[in-house]
Amino acid sequence: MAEKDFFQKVYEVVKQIPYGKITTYGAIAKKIGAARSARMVGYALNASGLGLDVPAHRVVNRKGVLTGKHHFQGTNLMQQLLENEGVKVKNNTVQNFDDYFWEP
DNA sequence: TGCGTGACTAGCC
DNA sequence: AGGCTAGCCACGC
Repeated sequence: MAEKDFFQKVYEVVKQIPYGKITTYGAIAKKIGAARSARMVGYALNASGLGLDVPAHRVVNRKGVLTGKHHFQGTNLMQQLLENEGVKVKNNTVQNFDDYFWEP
């Protein structure tokens, strides 16, 4: 249908995140028209890891903390991916978060 | 059909 | 300043 599902909207936005950049759940939620539903954004990403090309590792919470890293394969895969893109991550938290922050 | 849960955020005590 | 509760919406059982 013309209107995409909530999850699909999240995927579309996340897929638009450029290399070496990250964003927050709230920013995505607001972009898709659900600023109060940041939770759903994370929930959608959880389902996106099934096989979609959604770089969920580029999505962090408002503090820049890798809240969802626990849901990734292994234990530090999310951090490894971010560091691989040039993003400094320490203690599950993105350093210079404001500098890497990308808004849709 | 209804309750509980969850990768969040913001406000109140 | 720090910790906790409340609000939000969709999915699972």
